[in-house]
Amino acid sequence: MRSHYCGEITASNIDAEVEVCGWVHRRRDHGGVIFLDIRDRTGIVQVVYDPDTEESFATADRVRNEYVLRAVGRVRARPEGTVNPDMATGEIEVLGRDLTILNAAATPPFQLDEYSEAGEDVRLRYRYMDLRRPEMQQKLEMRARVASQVRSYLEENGYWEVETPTLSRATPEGARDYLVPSRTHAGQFFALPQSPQVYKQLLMMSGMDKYYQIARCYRDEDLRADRQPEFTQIDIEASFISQEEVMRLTEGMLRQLFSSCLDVELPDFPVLAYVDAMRDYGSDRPDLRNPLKLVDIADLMQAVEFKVFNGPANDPKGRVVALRAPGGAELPRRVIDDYTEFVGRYGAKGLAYIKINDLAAGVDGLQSPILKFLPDDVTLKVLERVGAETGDVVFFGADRAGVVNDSMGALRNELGAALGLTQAGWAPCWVVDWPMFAENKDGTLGAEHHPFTQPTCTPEELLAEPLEARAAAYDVVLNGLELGGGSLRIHDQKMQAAVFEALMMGQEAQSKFGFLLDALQYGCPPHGGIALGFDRLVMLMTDSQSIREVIAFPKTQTAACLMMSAPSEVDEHQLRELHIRTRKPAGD
RNA sequence: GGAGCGGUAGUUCAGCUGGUUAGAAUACCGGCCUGUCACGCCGGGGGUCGCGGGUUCGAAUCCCGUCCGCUCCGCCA
Repeated sequence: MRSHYCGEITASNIDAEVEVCGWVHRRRDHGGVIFLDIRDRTGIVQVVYDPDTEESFATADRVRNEYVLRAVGRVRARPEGTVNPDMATGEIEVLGRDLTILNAAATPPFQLDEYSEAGEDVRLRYRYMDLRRPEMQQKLEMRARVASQVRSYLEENGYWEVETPTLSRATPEGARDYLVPSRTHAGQFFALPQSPQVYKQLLMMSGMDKYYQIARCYRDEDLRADRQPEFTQIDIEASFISQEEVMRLTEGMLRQLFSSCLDVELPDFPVLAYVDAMRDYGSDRPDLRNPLKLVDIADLMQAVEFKVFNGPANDPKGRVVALRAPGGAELPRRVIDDYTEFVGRYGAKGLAYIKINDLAAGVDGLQSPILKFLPDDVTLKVLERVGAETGDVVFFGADRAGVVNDSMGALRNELGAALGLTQAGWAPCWVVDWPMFAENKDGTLGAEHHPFTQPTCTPEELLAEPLEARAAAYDVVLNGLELGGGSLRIHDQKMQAAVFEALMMGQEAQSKFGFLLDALQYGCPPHGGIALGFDRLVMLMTDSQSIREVIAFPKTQTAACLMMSAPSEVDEHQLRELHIRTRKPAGD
């Protein structure tokens, strides 16, 4: 039916007869000559019809955008002066001899050309049309190439792909589960896995040694630009492996992906301790393209009446930082007000600042609503510590450490972009030495990573001072986005039991993870691994603003599919088989 | 659960300090055109102004509610 793809016809095919199939990208009717731009996934080729071929010319006259055609003709060089340098196939054209309409098409709901600015909701409703756009085809092609490279890299390194179930059991910790009712077990439910974590650990116990999977995962939590209810992980686990070996493997994989798919050589991956990342960037996923750093100044502020920062004075859980923004003295009041509102979203109660109009003039060269609350010597010491120069603005954050880190870390990103300080390019890094636990708002403990992560202390130390415990965990970060995280896992039953105990899920763990505790006593090898967000990775590699752009059929922010109208109601008899009665919405 | 922005022609938007025949561009339809490539020229059709209620002599415009889309906070071991 087809001899060539549209985008693959070149000058070397001149005088050859070709048969191409595809969609009408655009039609230009000049009365006596009709140009059809025919598109397939490889590109676009111009096919010309003139009245010499009477029947085909009449067909070309009837054709409209997005009609599906088969065109037969002879390749020729374009006449002098009609070469199109903006077009990959612009040196040649096909002189149409025959033309078959394989299928007509209704007028598209939105324009598919490169000038289209259709809203995302329309694109999602007609996703099958949206995916015809060359931009989307390139993104999905990149996704396929990256997946292929992942497979070949891991297989070269001795990893086996093993599939794990997507009908699994609900877990007590972590994200909300998607549940699937069981027909054969009345009143019971499967859960879709949030990750293959436990399965891959069991595979290590099974002696698989090196496992990987490009695995679909499900989390029923609210969505974001980089979060979908179902998403794909590159899931890796190996036995008898050290943290450094996992990191080296991962780094090697990312290098190969960027090199082979983007022709980019990634820079070195600096390794940051978690506490250092929080100190310098207020974030556990710092964007190292951005040179700005938070600077602690609590010691300089001891004498200051602290309410100017609306924060606690000498609270050990508090933090006081300065953030210097070069060139920021130019920022108008309105923009600073916007930043104040911006940090407010993270719980900051205000945003103090000092503009340095003339450093040489001392405090007289400064402009700030807070100067009158600060002794001059304190002000000057702070400016010296942050390295302030004329033309800068220095922002201040003082509050509970969590609020300061969240708000000033976010402001750092915002300023880096707004002032053009964040460099283009790629800045990967590792964040290591994570705390094992973090304190929930209600004072209970939660696993910072997950409850199978190997602590670096003994079970006794873990239970004595859980908040001091560190974990053999590591996150890989790229351009401020958490790309993946992993750890060495607990292979000792006593340690696993201690972690469950610290999380105050002793009984629950016994009932829900009893199989894991059982498995641990039958000769579990030391093991560890990592999981990388495949969608996020492809999003970065295609310079997309959202992972929806690299997922063929994504969900909206309310986790719905606009195209199929999923989720949907189901028949009563279907519910009956599943032993389910729906509760009417409240107030009904 | 919360905050912000948006919803007007197929599409992207303007109109929103109340009174217009609800407009532009593009798409679409018809006519003309033998070298265009976002072809051009002429003509034409096309709107429950998201939905429901209220205020008013009068609502796309003001008020209340609600639904949908996006961004963010919470949440996401």
